Amino acid sequence: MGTTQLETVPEPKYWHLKTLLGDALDSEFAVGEILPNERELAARFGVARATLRQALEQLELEGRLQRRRGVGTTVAPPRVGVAVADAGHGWPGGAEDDWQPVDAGLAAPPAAVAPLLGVAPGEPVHTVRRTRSSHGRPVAAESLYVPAARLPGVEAPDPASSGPARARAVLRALRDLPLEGQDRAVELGSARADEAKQLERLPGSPVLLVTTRYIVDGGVAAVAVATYRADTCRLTFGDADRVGLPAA
Amino acid sequence: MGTTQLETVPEPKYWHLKTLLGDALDSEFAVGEILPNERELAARFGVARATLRQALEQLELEGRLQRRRGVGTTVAPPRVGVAVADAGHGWPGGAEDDWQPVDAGLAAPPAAVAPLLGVAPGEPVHTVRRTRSSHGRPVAAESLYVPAARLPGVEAPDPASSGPARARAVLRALRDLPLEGQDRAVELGSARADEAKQLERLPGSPVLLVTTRYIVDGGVAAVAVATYRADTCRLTFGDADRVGLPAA
DNA sequence: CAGTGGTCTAGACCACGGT
DNA sequence: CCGTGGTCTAGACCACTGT
Repeated sequence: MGTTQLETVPEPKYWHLKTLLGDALDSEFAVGEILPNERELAARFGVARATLRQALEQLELEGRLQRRRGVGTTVAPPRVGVAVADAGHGWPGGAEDDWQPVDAGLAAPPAAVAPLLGVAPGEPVHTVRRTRSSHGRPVAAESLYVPAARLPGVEAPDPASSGPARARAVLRALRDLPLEGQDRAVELGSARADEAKQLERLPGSPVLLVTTRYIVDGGVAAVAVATYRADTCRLTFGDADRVGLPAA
Repeated sequence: MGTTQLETVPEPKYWHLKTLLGDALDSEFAVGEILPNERELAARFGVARATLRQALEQLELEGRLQRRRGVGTTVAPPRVGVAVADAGHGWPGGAEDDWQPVDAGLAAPPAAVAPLLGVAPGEPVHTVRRTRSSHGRPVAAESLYVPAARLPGVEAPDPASSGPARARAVLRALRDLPLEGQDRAVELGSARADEAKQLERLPGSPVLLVTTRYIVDGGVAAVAVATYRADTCRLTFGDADRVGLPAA
């Protein structure tokens, strides 16, 4: 006789909920549509609000939902592909570049960056901050670090000039260095308070951390740490266009 | 008179906790050491266990902690760098390859993969599963999809042969196709139940999803979807070794 | 078996966005 | 001002790991 399945593992409620909600998103909701609020959803599924929130959290992590305090929970559009490796593999700030310079300064780098640059922790480095937008929404914030010794032609930034102007001055000077190659690493992180603000997210929200090392003369001449919104971005690498394929 | 700072924004407790714990990890604990259990930590900081857990969750997300049910919370070693782009940019399964074939079959691909391959949703594709280890720990699980029509020399896998043998047969046949290029995308996801088991994690834990498209003859001949543990891995790309630098 | 982290509940109050 | 999601509490029970 047909025994029913063993049901060896009782699936957690929030996991089951996530499946139900995910299916509902596919079949009953349009992108941008606003879901019922959390209290009502929880009541409708017969669970505590905290349990429902656990399911929503996962769906948001996967880029299916977007939650905004004071507004509501909406169905997210598909993730946007953002090209990480520049076509020309050149210095940042080139012509075809959707980054926006914000400002620049001269200060000691974060403790995690100094060893990558091979400088003493207290040594001053130029720090350029930029942001990147896609479809009108901010997707990334970046800090670029260049030891002052690498850019002898650039003086300490003039506080009188505007932030973007200071940033552009450093990027311009960079372009004179002979870039030999670059090197990237991607890992998961969580947004610091300042980054979160730029990305229009809450502190601690998941981000993809892209660390780029720029190689000059066999050494690391600059390091960029870019913080991409993990919920809305898919980072793309490689040469699809070279063979005439649309981006993945 | 010196007014104290305005304290405009009351920092959430779990955020402050995370900072305290993070500092303690740096100064008072060694890698692998077991922390006090959650109930005691919560009591020690004077917060509810749920609040403490929120802080631990973030530290785990950042790869600083590792929690195992029935065991405890330990201080995690630094993330391991895993090279994602092969040196030769060749087909998978080459000589210098730390992937382990698991098994292979012939079935319809997942709904998300069929459009990437440009095949009808029901069309059978070879599916090769592999896992990757680093320092004796599993770091990734991968499914490689190749439309049956691309590999006319390969018959339906023989159920009598071992799983790894079936997988190697497909990988061997792949090597005869002239690979033109490849293309990658990285995004955040959460582990499905089967992947979680292979990665020794719980379902839903955060993973880095790497989608590779293999280009042959101007079209996509194969697609690989690899799932890397986000807590323990840093994905590396590029050519650091080409210029004689150690990996980031 | 005892002890760990994982799930779940039913409340409360807060910070923020729009009206 | 109201309604939203974000934070927090104080409990309870469950699933897993080791001994």
